[in-house]
Formats: sequence, structure tokens, C-alpha cells
Amino acid sequence: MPELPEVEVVRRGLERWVAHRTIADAEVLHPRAVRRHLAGAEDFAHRLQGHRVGTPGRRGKYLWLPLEDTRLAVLAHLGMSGQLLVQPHEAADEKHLRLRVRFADEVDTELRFVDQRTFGGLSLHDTTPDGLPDVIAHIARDPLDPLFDDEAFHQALRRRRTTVKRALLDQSLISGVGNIYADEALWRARLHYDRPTGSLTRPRTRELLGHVRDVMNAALAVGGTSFDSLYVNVNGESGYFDRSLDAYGREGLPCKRCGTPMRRRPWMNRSSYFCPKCQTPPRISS
DNA sequence: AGTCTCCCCTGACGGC
DNA sequence: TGCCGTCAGGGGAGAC
Repeated sequence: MPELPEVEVVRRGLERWVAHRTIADAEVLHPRAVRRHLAGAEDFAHRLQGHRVGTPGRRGKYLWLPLEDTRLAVLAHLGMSGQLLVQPHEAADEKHLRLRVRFADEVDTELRFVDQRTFGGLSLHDTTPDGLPDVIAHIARDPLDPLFDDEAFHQALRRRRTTVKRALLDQSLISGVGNIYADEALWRARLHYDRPTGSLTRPRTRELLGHVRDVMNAALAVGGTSFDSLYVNVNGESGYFDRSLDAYGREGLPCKRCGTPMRRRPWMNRSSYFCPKCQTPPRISS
């Protein structure tokens, strides 16, 4: 599931239900699910066998399962519709089941990767000395990472010739923020999505980061955001943060601050939701 | 190098 | 009923 809070909910589920279990075998039911594993599906499945899973890691929207006593990790990205589910063996296969991992123990559960749109996937990679899969070295730390550098982020925004929402979605600047939490944080910060990043003062950037963290922590506290059954934790349960959204999906509804009807604008093949009064467009528009 | 558009998929939904 | 266009929470490749 797409953004940082939802992925972290999944990571915690894996830590509880999958960590420290030894893999018996893996079964790839759709080759596209492992397309980022260049050596192929057979190689992927074979190389997982017999390894014990360490503590699951996460950076932004990526998560991974380290394989103990190796320098390898199984990297996962949920894309738009991916789910990692811990299911009883006897549970019927999901319609979009792409991959199954069985464990060499007496626990009656297996790990399943289910993905309707197949934008997500799993792959096996070497890790850097700090445990990060090497292929995601370009992904920036996320705002909940204690080592995220607020000042460096501000300086990067000042250097960039782009707009603030594009920057929030740029995973090489700050990771874990997607369309929903970008709109939520911008609404809270009273910033228009097309505001040039070069115009943000240091206090303004810090305030924005504070809102990004607040909205993500609030979502995390209630299990993430779920509009439908696609976005669930490893036990298939939905989070409740959709009830707390202030901007995303609220076209035509009154702004929760000033009552002005919220607007939706097409934006990069998606949508941006904002309050036309609280979040005024930049004066110099392109 | 930085920035931006396209495109990989399936399914749901509304209008005609 | 069915067909078509639109939309959906992502990010990488490749074009400027």
C-alpha cells in the first residue's frame, strides 16, 4: 500500500508474523511480480530457500526482509495495489495472488503477495553495510527517519527549480510521501501545490515538514488510510485514516478551516485537492 | 544534471 | 446491456 504509513503498518505486521521464520519455498505465480529480479523467477524462488528472515526494514515506500547470515534482502514495493498478506495455508488463493512463500515451521500461515495492477513487485538484492538494499540507495530518508536532515532538505528545495508538490513526491528528496499525504500536508501548511520551492523560507519548510510528520503519525496511529479493500495490513484489515482526511477526495465539500468549497485540479495525470482560499496560487504562475 | 512526460496494468464507475 | 472514457494511493526509463 502506497504511502509511508500504510507501508509501515505492513512492515510491523511482517515483523510480528514473519520475522525469524525460515523459508521453506517460494512460488512465483506471475512473472511480472519479480520482474525487477533480473535473474528470473526460478532463480528468485531458489535463492530464498532455507534462509531465515531477519527484522523487516523500510525506507519510504520500500520495505525489505533481510535474509540472516547473508548480505541479501528481499525487497518489496507495493506499487498502487500490492498487498503482503499472512494467510492460513487453507485460505483460498486470492484472485490476484502473484507469489507465495511457505515457511519451514509448524505455524499455520504463509506469506502472500497479491497485486491487482501489478505495478508492485519483489526482488532479491545485495545490501550495503548499513543494511539497505543496494538498488534503493537513491531513495532519500523518509520524514519519520531520525536521521532525516531538515536543513539539507530545505537547501535542496532552494536549489531546485520546481514546485512544492512535485518536490514532496520526489523520492530522491524525501521519501514516503504520495499523492494523499502531499495534499494533506499542503492543506495543513496552507501552501498551494504549484508554489515554487525556491520561494520557501527556512521556517516555512520546517513548518511543512512538521505537517508531513504530523499527518503521517496520525495515520499510523489508526492503521493507515484505506478507501477500499485494496489497502490493508497483513491480516487484511483496513485502517481508519480516510475518516480524518482534510483535503484528499473532498472536492466540493467545505474546507474544514474556512468553509470554502474544496477544489480538485488535474495534476500530472492525477488530482490535487486544495482550498482555493486557504491555499492561494503563487502570484507568478508559469 | 535536473526536470518532465510517458507508460507499465486491472478494475470500477458514470455517461451515452 | 454494453461500450467508452476516466480515474486510481507509484516510480522507472528515456527524452528533452
